[in-house]
Amino acid sequence: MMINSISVKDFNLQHTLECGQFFRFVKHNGWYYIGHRNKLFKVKQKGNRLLYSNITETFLKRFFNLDFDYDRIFKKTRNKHISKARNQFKGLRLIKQDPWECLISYVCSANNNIPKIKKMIAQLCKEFGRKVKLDEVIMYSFPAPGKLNSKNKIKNCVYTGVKTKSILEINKKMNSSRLNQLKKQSYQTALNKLTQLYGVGPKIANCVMLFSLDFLEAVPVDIHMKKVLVKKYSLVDACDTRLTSKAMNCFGKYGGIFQQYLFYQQRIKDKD
DNA sequence: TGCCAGGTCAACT
DNA sequence: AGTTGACATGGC
Repeated sequence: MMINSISVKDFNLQHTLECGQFFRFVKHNGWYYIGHRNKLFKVKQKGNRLLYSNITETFLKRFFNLDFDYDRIFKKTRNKHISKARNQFKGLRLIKQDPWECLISYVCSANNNIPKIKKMIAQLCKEFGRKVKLDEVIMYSFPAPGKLNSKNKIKNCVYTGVKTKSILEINKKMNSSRLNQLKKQSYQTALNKLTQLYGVGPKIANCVMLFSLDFLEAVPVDIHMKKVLVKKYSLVDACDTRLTSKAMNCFGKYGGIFQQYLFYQQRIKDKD
């Protein structure tokens, strides 16, 4: 298989993949093998070169958001916590995920840790997707909208009845084109439509909007971000929706990007 | 053993 | 409108 490469700047592959935004990848022989929709490709970073195989350069640039100017965004904020997190994880970029895959993935994320989220998604792909192979690595394509229609099989993958119900309902009511239409709506409209889905609250909706629908102002507030908001910004609220609004007011137009740096920093801190 | 994880919903007051 | 408990599992 042919290996290609491009020059990258302000990009760190490890931070980008391991910061907790994205779940379908494995490390093998120094490469990251990445599954997305029906694709399986591999990438590896050597300094300012990004090596890749089994995808086009166009796809790679779009997926890793490589043409987006992060310096410009971070220059606008004088917040010391954000600047510090940026220095610590320079090169972390938000991945442009497929909206359908992102929505189902984050429904799995509720009240779970990241290794288990990865496992549940991998099980859904194995049960409902098609086998794809690259080198010695075998993965499975992400089940297309409409395919997630067997209650028992879903439950074997995600364990809980609540998540099974949620995935069944989303599979029936939602699809890629409806999700893509939300990109044109206002933040509030898109949020309302997503949170109408069973199992999708403000946190998951903000993840889907930030990671797949281009709402860079969306700030998902989970357990880690709550700690950050209290300790560093003195923001507290018993109501998640109000706390999210406060955080978004505080962080501004690109708040979701800043959030990802702060989230990763806090998550690493909690581990040790 | 007990607590927690990229939360959400239903059932209370 | 605000608060509380259930949810299934694995890792520490």
